[in-house]
Amino acid sequence: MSKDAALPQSHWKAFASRRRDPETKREAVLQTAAQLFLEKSYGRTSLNDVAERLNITKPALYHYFRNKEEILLECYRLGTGLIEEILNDIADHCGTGLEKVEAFIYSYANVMTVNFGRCVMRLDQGDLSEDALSEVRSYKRKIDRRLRSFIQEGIDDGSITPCDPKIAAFSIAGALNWICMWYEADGALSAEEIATQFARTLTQGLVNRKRSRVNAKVSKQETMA
Amino acid sequence: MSKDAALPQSHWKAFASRRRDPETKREAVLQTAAQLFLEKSYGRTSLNDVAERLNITKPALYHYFRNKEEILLECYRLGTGLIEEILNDIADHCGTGLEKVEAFIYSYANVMTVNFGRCVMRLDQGDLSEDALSEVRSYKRKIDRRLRSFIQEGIDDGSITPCDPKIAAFSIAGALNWICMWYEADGALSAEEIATQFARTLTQGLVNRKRSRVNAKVSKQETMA
DNA sequence: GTTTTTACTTACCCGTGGGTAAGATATCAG
DNA sequence: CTGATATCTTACCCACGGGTAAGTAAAAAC
Repeated sequence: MSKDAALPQSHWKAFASRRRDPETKREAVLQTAAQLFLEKSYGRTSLNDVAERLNITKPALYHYFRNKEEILLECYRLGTGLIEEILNDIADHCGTGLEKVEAFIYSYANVMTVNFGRCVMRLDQGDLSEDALSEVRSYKRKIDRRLRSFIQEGIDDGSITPCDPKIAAFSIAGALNWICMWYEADGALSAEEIATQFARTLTQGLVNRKRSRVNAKVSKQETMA
Repeated sequence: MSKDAALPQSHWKAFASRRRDPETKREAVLQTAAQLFLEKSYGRTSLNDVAERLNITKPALYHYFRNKEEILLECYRLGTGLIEEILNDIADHCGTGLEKVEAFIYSYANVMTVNFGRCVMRLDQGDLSEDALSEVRSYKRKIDRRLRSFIQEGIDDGSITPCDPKIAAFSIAGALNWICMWYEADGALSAEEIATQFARTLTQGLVNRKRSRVNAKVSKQETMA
């Protein structure tokens, strides 16, 4: 009850009354659908499942969505909307390329702990129709381009070590996108912890600089094979 | 024809003759199934699809597998087998923790460009039965434990900067696992390139150390917000 | 050649789930 | 209070796909 906003829960109340309030009911459908898609995947979630959790019947859903795919697409849209927001915020607050990348990692990690955000990267694009797919693809392309441009900026301004921005972006995006595969709201790691630690690990790397000379000696002679 | 071994292709020849050769035919089924699972996902791949690509009919598949899930599980087994091999290789060749992690990244990235390897991380575990799921989970747990232990070793021997091995492992594993989502055999990036660059990026980070002092000044005062 | 065994096909069953038709009931405007 | 409209239900259709039954034909054994 107290953490109602944070926990995935109980949107069936929206349908308790038959009062006319399409917006909140539509939202309730999306929330529970997103939840179920993340729990069981889109393919294994039937519209009956969604309806059941809302205490209504399947055909009622068709008052708010044309078909199952529209529900899915809407989840993608809401999720990509969240990401777009953070991208714009970061582009505004100017700083070095490295700082932008760091800010990106932090914010994006947080989005990957929100249902709609998780949907974007966790659900299977292959379930979308051709048109919807190209729409989603364009959103994702935009994200990728932005991240690469931040990295390129960093290389140009000297804050980031010279490297292939494409591969660096794949590496960072991969680490971040994978969060939506293992994160659980009631798990040991909070969204905050994940975000800060990822920002640190991905930018700084693993190498211990303080003892780098000492280890250099040892490591050279024992490199495997 | 020349790159036949590397390209995903044409296992229907195994069924061209009715000669009795169960092993190679079974293998052919698995290869084409894995291919289709990666192209269309397990759920959207029907046994008819698999059979069609092999120029046989659906019931013929039941001579080699009890049901659809057994095909899926076998893909997982072959994939995890590949990973297990590299883990053992690395544990043998002793070196610093950092070197082991680096070797892990390199080898694991390569596995993520092989069909069976990709299946392990790309396919949806939710399609597995309870028993199969727990089997696959135990494989994955083992991989995760090994990676964390390599990181811990590195922290202990001073080659890796002190950090939470759990988060560092999530970060590295995420970047690597995500490869199987975007890699394509005929793409611009070769498996070799990906593996070497990832090993570098993930261990060294993005920060440009050579100019770190200069940038430190600039960055402090311009950090966003 | 004859028999036995394996490999495969055609024809079918049936559960599941997306989607629709048509009707019932509550809400709201006047 | 009454009609109009939005909301939701019961009952249904049908395509798809996993899985099976039963029979045919090729290959191996002797």
